[in-house]
Amino acid sequence: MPELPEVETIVRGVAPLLLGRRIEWIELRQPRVVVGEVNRAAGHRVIGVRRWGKHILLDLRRGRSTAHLVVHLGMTGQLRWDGDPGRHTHALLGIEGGITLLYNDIRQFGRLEWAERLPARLERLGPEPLEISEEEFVRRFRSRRSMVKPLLLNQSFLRGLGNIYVDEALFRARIHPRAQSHRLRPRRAAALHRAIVRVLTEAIEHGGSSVSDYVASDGRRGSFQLRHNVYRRTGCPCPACGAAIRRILVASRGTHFCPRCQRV
DNA sequence: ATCTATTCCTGGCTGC
DNA sequence: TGCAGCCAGGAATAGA
Repeated sequence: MPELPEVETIVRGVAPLLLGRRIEWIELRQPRVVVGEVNRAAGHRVIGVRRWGKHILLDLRRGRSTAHLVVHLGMTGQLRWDGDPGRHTHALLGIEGGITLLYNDIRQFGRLEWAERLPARLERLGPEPLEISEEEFVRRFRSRRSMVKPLLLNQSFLRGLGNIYVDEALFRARIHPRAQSHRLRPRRAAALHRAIVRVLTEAIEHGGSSVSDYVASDGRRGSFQLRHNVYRRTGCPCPACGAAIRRILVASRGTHFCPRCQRV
């Protein structure tokens, strides 16, 4: 599933193809994934390609008016410029110069949204995990009273983390997913911040994790799944201590951790 | 404020 | 081989 590192990889892949180019035409095939008048993007020039948490923002300009195309890939969304459209291609964007950008999404949890201004929903999301300072993270983290895992998944606390990288970061920081945020010592909260930064940075360097349908915009798979320590490794030995990795439900999410290394 | 359950959806898997 | 049933889960939503 596309989380911060996967979306970052896609953004880096499509940015050079889109920046400065005009969207010449748009074909929308599945109304379910379309929000607002996405068709209006045709004729606009792409002046920015950004990641916002797990969202992709295409900043558009036409004359003096600006707008955005907001892409969220949900669970199985893809943004690709290679390959051919198929039964899961829900939108096609014809880009000046001949490239066609495909929006594919098997489960249709993703959305393609037209926005005149950045939606308030996005403004309300928490800070970027790779931008927030350690001090600020520790302060925010310890001021909340919540289980650690649901808090990290909460996009209004931090934007961009999902199930994979929360499990992996908690393993690296040796924190139990059911630990209470306000009961963690500042040193441990700081260690969690460093674990988050490191796991996200490494994952970006490896092109993200291809666990279900994720591929980059050129169709290439990421390789960070080969470096997962706990995610979907139930029963496998913990790389640190050898104990069997366990899977439990936390906030009705599949959660993987080492019962020996990760204490409450 | 924080929690859980439900909804959307398809493909992959299990078991008969 | 076929098929029903279940599961995965991001995020919005409802309700506790």
